[in-house]
Amino acid sequence: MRKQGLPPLQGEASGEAFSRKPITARELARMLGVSQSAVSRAFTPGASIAADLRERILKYAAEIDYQPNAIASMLSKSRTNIIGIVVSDMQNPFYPGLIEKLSRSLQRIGLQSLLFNITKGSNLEEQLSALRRYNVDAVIVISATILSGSTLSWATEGRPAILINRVIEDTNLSCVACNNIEGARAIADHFHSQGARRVAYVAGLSHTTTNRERQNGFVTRIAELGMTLSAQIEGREYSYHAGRKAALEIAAKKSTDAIFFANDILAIGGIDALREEAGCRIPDDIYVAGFDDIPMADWPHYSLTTFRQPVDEIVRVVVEMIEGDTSALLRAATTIRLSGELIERRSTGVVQKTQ
Amino acid sequence: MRKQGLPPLQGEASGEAFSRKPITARELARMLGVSQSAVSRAFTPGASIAADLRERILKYAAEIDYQPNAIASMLSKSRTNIIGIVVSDMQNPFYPGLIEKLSRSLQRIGLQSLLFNITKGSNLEEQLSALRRYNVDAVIVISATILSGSTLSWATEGRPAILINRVIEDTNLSCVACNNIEGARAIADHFHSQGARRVAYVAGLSHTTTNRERQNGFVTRIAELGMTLSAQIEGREYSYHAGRKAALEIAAKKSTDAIFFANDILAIGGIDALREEAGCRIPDDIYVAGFDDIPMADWPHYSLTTFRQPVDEIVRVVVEMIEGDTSALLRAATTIRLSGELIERRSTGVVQKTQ
DNA sequence: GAAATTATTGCATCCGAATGCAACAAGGTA
DNA sequence: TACCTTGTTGCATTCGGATGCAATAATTTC
Repeated sequence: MRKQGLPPLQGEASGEAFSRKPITARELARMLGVSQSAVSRAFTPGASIAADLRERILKYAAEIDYQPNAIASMLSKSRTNIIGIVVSDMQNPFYPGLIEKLSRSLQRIGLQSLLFNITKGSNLEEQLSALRRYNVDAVIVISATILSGSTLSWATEGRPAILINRVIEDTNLSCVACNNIEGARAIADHFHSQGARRVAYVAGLSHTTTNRERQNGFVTRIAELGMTLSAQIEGREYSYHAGRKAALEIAAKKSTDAIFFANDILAIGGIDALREEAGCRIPDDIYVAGFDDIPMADWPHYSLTTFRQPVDEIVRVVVEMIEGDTSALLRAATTIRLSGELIERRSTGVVQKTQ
Repeated sequence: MRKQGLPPLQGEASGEAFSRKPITARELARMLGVSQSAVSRAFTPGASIAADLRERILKYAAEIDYQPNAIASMLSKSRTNIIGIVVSDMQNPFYPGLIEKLSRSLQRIGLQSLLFNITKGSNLEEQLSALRRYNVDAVIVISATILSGSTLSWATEGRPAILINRVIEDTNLSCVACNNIEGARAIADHFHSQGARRVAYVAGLSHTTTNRERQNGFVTRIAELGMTLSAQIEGREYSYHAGRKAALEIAAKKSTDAIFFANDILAIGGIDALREEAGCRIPDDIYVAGFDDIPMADWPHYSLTTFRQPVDEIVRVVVEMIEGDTSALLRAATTIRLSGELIERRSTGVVQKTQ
């Protein structure tokens, strides 16, 4: 084996500092007098290669700053290590936290997140066509809204898809969701035990499964408890301003003891409107509860009673599904329900213990 | 030219509905009796191909649902159409809006966003090594914190990088930032014209350029106006709770008329703490101002005077830089400063006109 | 010590599209 | 009619690694 000195490292001082092409496995191999296959194997855990050869290659690779080209690897392995994340509403503070945790967990196991931020209005298929062309290994859909099941099936065709907080039975889409019915019932029970009897529901986007479940769960439990549903607002969106508007409609009728908003950001808008415009005191005049437990729910001005979504667990389950046998996901879509937790705060008259 | 009937479309009912491999350009070409090059050219705008041939190919491609494999295309063109977006803090409500707009604008011109959500603590180079292997066409860094210039240069080596709201002179990194000094001075002027004389500054992360500029701009202008800097809190992070803590320290000294927080989320924490724990009325006892103009700043409970960052313009400029000659960016890093706008609200005693 | 096994390594090919180059056709000019 | 453009098309190769297969070396078995 002929020994050969290391070629000079590519220095910053070597003239053209820009756009210098990265080294390839072949070049590295030639420099070391081994085959390109060896280099490839050195970087492939479990590949058939002698320990000392691997070490020699890795060591030299580190020196000259060689890294395998991920694109080439994708092409030959037909695996991208990229997960498509479909989002439509980052304004709701619940989502950034979820997305952050999700992408970090994925990164930890070597997967990157390709963001698809879809917009209502314009052509969805066009927006999602990239999702197909990029050969992502799996798709995670965080958008509760906008996308129809069929559009989703089309966009994710051939690769595993997991919907978060959105359940679509009857397709090849897996779902991981909070137990909305449990949560809504917990809110109803809580209202009842706090003495409320005439309660109202403010919907988010009416046609979303999340909304339907929370609504049904709540309304059903209300009836079981013998409480009156004094109002029910059809929602147009999950937003602060929608919450304000809905709250005012309910306040105008003066027949409600407690309002359950489909999520926290609605509830917070509601609280503001009730206080500023309707002159209500909370919780003295009316109770308010939300759903999600976003950071603002804990702000003292709101101190919002809410049903906390198990974000960490949702992330964990989703990542496990992806990490595991994704092809199994394709064959048999799974739906998983996770339990949340009622967080009682001052907006429903619960006295907080000082920290 | 032998005419041949269309082969049957891949039906959902064709047996194995799962993981059926997508059609390739070669197959499509063979079906139509043309060369693979022709197919490639049909999908390449401006390529040398007769209009009718292109049309025939595109039409048939649409029928059998063929789409060029993006991975293969990346490999041969050495262009990925992927932009790496480096983020470290999605909890600050300013960022989700920015990220959303950014990724949508990029999508509109055919670029996808690969998210790199970096975490303090753990090994940054490891977290960013994927950024290099994935051959992204450009990198946008939205993290004001954490990353050192040298780490960034390393991670983005060989490809254009644009930092948002973070200026690093002296490197090959481009920057697009809000004119923080202008903003901080505007706040100082505003405090002055509202009658404040003893003012305080609450820092975010002390070592970030954003913080330094706001701090210097503010302190300098304060001096010019003959006002007193009654307190200056060194910040550890840009967060609601950091804002609370800082506000209480300042309130304890009872010598301050107005506080300028390095950003809105700090200011909002500050307002809450001042009201709840320090018993201050705002704006009666003390003025508060922030920076960014996040959605919560407009919530009535806070009605926070702030300096609005020109988010849309920032996004526009960044996307233009990327859309334009990126190689130019590599050769000559650019720094662009954009003007913001003072938004006067009740937290500094400005009476809002009712909407 | 010979035969059988097992561990390494390299060769050749493939993944799917892009593209330089040559071949060829259509239209124009003299 | 002969020659020259201009426009199309296909062929062959390339992008950078991954991997089946065969060749070779190392180790074990009897």
